[in-house]
Amino acid sequence: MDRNWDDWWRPSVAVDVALLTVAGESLAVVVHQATQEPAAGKWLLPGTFLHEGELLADAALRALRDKIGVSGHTPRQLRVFDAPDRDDRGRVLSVAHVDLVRADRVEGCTLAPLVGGRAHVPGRQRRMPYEHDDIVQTAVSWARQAYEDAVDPADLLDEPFTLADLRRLHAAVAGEPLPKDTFRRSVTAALHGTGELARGTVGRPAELFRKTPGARRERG
Amino acid sequence: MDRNWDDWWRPSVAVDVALLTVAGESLAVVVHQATQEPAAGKWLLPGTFLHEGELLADAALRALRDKIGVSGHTPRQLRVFDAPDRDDRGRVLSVAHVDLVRADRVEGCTLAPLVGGRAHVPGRQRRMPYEHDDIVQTAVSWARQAYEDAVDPADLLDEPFTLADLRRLHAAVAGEPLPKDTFRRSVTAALHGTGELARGTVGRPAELFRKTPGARRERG
DNA sequence: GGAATAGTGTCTCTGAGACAATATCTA
DNA sequence: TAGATATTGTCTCAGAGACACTATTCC
Repeated sequence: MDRNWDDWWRPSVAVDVALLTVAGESLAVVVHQATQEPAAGKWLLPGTFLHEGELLADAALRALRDKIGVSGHTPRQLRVFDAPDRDDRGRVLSVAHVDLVRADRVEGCTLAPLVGGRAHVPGRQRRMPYEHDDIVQTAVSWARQAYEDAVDPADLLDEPFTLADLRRLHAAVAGEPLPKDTFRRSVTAALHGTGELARGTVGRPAELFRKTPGARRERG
Repeated sequence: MDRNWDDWWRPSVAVDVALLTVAGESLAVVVHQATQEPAAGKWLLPGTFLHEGELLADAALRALRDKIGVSGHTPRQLRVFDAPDRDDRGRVLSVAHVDLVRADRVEGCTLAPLVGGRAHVPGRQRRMPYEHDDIVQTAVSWARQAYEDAVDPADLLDEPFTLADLRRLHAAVAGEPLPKDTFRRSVTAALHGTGELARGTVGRPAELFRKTPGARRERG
């Protein structure tokens, strides 16, 4: 080493989390209002600085806990945003993360519904600072890909469930209606039916299914 | 701000680059021997610490220039490796990058051919330190996906080229032979033939093609 | 002509999507 | 019974892959 280790310049490293959930018939992302400059009062994604000895994923969980009071599930890294002028306070790299949790775990949070790929925050604010709109877009793409590849990778459904339940979930994630028959055929290989039927519903009762452990969907 | 900005702990941030090229009939990755502890003498990927005011992509280009004397092309971010014990010198986050360049730009470099998804470095060394084997694997996946989605995203071929040239390239990236007829049909939509023919070859001369600007392949 | 490579026609198989028929429940 | 929803059969279409045939050059 030609210099003392401590002499080297180091950037600040933050994590920002797009916490997605299924609200009604579409995806939504949890936002909160910034308390600190330079974005005080603006709606944005929860985030925090990485602490000493902490994993990025753990920092993401801490951000969710401290900023919006939610216990996350399994945050996944998306990518690093490193524009030099992202933050007026100095050079801050942000490692963007996604997480996808059930709606009942974000009760009381402010949800920004996704309208045409952009998060629709309260009030007149159009865009979120710190490239957070880009993070949301990447997060949604990740969620859509995950639900094309697997039946319920985020465990959003309670077992057992009907195919109608599963289809509603997938349609919400995909952001578009899914054909009933094609959808059924695309997922049945990764499910196994319990003999039981749903009760208390109108019309012919649906069979209840469980996920086959380790099975994936073959195609989207 | 409840504390002085400079009081906050910051990690060191490095970039490591998997510089891929097509060597003969398969992919290879450029490696070099570490000069510094704790990995001195071991083969690994070129990397460096992020400097003040520098973009991650620029740090990746600088690593290639300084460590292996190569001008990179367009490094892309893969993901951050953040295991706390990655580096004995302290907490170092590494932002892994990929780049894919023509073989004539890495002449004189040590190439580690890819055998079964792992880089085969010289000597008896089996694994690379700092999770660099994982980076290579992610880099190869990226390259394969890129060449499934587009005709020649890294501009590895000189125009005009024959379909045989293009197929050799794709087979090398994919790591498996590709059927002649199916391959042709999968790429012709994104190409346009010049009327000209290749000259000085054995057998029926092949038509020369150019990429249609902005066109992608529809499927892999 | 013979070897070698380029380019194309065609058959099969598989999966997506559309449509509609049948099945089984509640009110 | 009517209404609602679940489940399945079947048709069509498109693309991947396999195979083989035709085309055009050099020797």
